Amino acid sequence: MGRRSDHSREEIRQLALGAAEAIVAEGGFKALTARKVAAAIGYTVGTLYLVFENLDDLVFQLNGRTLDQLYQRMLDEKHHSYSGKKALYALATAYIDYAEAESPRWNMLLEYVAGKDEVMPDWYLEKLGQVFGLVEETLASTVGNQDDKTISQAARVLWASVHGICILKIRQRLDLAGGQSTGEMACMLIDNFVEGMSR
Amino acid sequence: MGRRSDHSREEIRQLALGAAEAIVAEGGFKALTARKVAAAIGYTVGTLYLVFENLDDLVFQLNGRTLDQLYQRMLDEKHHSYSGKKALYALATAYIDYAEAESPRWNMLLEYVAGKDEVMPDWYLEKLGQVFGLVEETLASTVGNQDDKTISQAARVLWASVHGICILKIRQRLDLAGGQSTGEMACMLIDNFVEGMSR
DNA sequence: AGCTGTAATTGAACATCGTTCAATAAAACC
DNA sequence: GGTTTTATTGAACGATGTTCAATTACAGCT
Repeated sequence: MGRRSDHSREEIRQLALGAAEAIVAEGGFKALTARKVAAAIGYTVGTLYLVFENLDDLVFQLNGRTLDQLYQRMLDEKHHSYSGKKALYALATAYIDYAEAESPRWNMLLEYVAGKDEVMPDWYLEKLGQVFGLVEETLASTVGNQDDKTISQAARVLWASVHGICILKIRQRLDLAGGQSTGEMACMLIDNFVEGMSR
Repeated sequence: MGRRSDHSREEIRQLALGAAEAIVAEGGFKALTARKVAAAIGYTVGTLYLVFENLDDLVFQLNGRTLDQLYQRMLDEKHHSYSGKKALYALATAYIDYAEAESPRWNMLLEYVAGKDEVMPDWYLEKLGQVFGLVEETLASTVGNQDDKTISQAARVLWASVHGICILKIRQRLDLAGGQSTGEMACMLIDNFVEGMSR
C-alpha cells in the first residue's frame, strides 16, 4: 500500500507503545518483538522503524511511561498527607505494590543494560530525578536538622535499598527461609535507617 | 567426524563455561551465543547441547561459578578478622569491588529472569544461601542481643539493600547529582541501619 | 477527469539467533 | 578385518532485529 495517513506519526507512536505495554504485561519481557507490536497496531515492521530508531528506543520510551506511572502512584500516596516515617512507608508501599502488580513492566526498567558507551537520554534522567525528589522531600521532613547534601545522599541510599529489596523478592532470589513480605522488609529498612539518622 | 574423546563430557563442560566467561567479560551479556562458545572450544553447536540442556542452563551454571567467586572474595575479606561495623564494611566493599571489576558477569546474576513457572535449581539456592549466611553471622556479632529470626531477616534486608545500591550505580541509574561512590553509599547504609538496630 | 509528483507503507531479503537430529566418522570390540 | 557402538557434526528450521527498493495512495495542478 502507499500513503494511508490513517494515523499521524505521533499517533502511531502512541499506538505502538500501548501495544507494547500489553504484550509485555501479557507475556513478559521476552515476548516483545517488533513484528508482534506492528501486527497489533495493524502496521508492518517497516513502519515501526520510521517512528522508532530501533527496538531499544521503543523500550526506552516505554520505560519512560512506566516511570511516569510509578511517580504518579507515589505522588497520590503522598497526598494522603501522612507525615514522618508513615509517609516513607506509604511511598515504599506504593513503589512495591506497583512493582508487584506490574512486574514485567517494572522489570524492564532494569533489564535493558545501557550499551558500552550508549548514554541515557536527558528526558529519562529527568524522570528518574522526579522519583528521587519525592523521596528526598519526604525524608527531609522526617529526619530534621540535617544539611541538604546529607538528605539528598540519604534519599538515594534509602531508595536504592528499597529497590534492592524489591528486585530480590520479585526475581525470587530471596525466598530462602525468613518468609517476610517485601513490605515488611521495607519497613524494617526504613525503621532502622531513619532511627539511625535521627541521632 | 565421529568419536574423538579428546575430552570427557565434564571437561567439555568446564571448557565451555570458561569460554563463556571470557566472552561475557569481553563483550557483555549480549555477546554470549552458543556458536561463539562452541567455536571457542573447538567444537560445534551440537556438542554444546549434549552437555547443557540449553543456553539458559549454561548461564545458570556460569552464574553458579560467579556466586562461588563472590563468596570466596567475601570470605577472604572476613578472615582479615575485623569486627563490628568494620566487618560489615569489609563485606560490602568486597561485594562492591567484585561487582565493579566483573560487572558483566555480575550483571548476569540478575539478567536472567526465571521463566513463569521455571524453578531455580537447589544447588543454586544453596550458593545464594552461603552468601547470605556470611552476612548473617557478621551482623549477629555486630548487633548483640537480638533473636535469631530478627538477625536473619535483618541480614536479608541489609544485603538486599547493598545489592540495590550496587545495581543502580553500575547500571548508571543513579548519577544524578550527589556524586558519592558506591562504597560511601554502602557505608552510610550500614552505619544508619546498624545504629538503628542497636537501640 | 486525468496526469504527475510526493510521501507513506510495505514486505521480501539478510544476517544471526537457539535448537534439533539424521548422517557420519572414529574408536572399540570380537 | 568386519561390525557395532557412540561422539560429533552441520545442515535445517523457525524466529529474531533491521534495511530499503518497490509499491501504492493521496494532493495538487492543468
